[in-house]
Amino acid sequence: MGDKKNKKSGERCALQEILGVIGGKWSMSIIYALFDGKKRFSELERLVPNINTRMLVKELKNMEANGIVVRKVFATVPPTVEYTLTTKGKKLEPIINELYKWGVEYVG
Amino acid sequence: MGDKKNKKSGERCALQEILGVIGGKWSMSIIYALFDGKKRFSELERLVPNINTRMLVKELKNMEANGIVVRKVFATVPPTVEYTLTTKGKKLEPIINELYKWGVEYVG
DNA sequence: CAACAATACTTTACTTTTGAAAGTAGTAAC
DNA sequence: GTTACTACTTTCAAAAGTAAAGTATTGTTG
Repeated sequence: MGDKKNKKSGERCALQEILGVIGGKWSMSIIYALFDGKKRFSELERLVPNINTRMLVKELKNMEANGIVVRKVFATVPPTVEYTLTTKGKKLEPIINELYKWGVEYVG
Repeated sequence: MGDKKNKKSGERCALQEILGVIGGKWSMSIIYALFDGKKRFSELERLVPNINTRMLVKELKNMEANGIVVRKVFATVPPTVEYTLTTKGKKLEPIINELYKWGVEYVG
C-alpha cells in the first residue's frame, strides 16, 4: 500500500491532534504571555486581551492536562496560584515568535 | 508613557490579529494541504480530515480575503475551482513544519 | 461585630459558531 | 427523462463562547 500517501495522511491527522492542543483561539496568546516567566491567574487575565475568566480557566486546565503549563497553588489568603510553562511549552517560543514575525510582515 | 509595556501589549494585540487569520481550527490544516501545490475544492475536502463542506467554504473565503490563498474558477461542466497558496501563504510552510515537529516530539 | 476587600475560580443565562445532512444549479452522457 | 458530476448553499440542532453575578476564605477597617 502506497507509503507516501499513508505517511501524508498520518501527518495530517497528527497536525490536527497538535492543533487540538495549541490551535484554539486562546492557547498561543496565553503561552506567549508566559514566555517571560511565571504569572498569576489575575495577571494572565490582564495580559491576554479580551479573554474572559471562564475561558482562561478552561484553557489553563486544558494546557495543564496537555503538559504545557504547570499550576502551583500557595495556601495564602486570598489564594495565590502561579502558572509556568513546562519545557514542552517553552519550546514553542521560537515557533510563536516566527508566527508573530510572519504576521507583522503580512497581516499588520 | 512606559515604552516596554506599550510595545508588549501592542505585540499581544497583533498576535491576536494574526491568530484571527490563521489560528482557527482548520486554517493550518488547509494551508498544509496546499503546500504541495494547487488543489480543487473536492480534493481539499478529502485531504483535510473531518472538515465539512460549510467550514471548508468559510475558511477558504476567509483565507482568500486575507491574501493567503487564490481561488481560480474554470468555466467547465461540472465546474472546476482551483485553490493555491499565495507567497504570503507559502511563507507559513517552515512555521507549520516546525509546529508539526514540536507535536511529533511532544504530543504524539 | 459587621461590612468590605482580595484572589481564584464557578455558575447561570444568553449569543454565536459549528456540524451534519439535504438541497441547488448547470450540463452532459445514457 | 433520469442520473452523474462539482462546487457550493441552506437549514436546523448542538456545541462552544461570552458576560455578569456568585462562592469560599480570612484579614483588615470602622
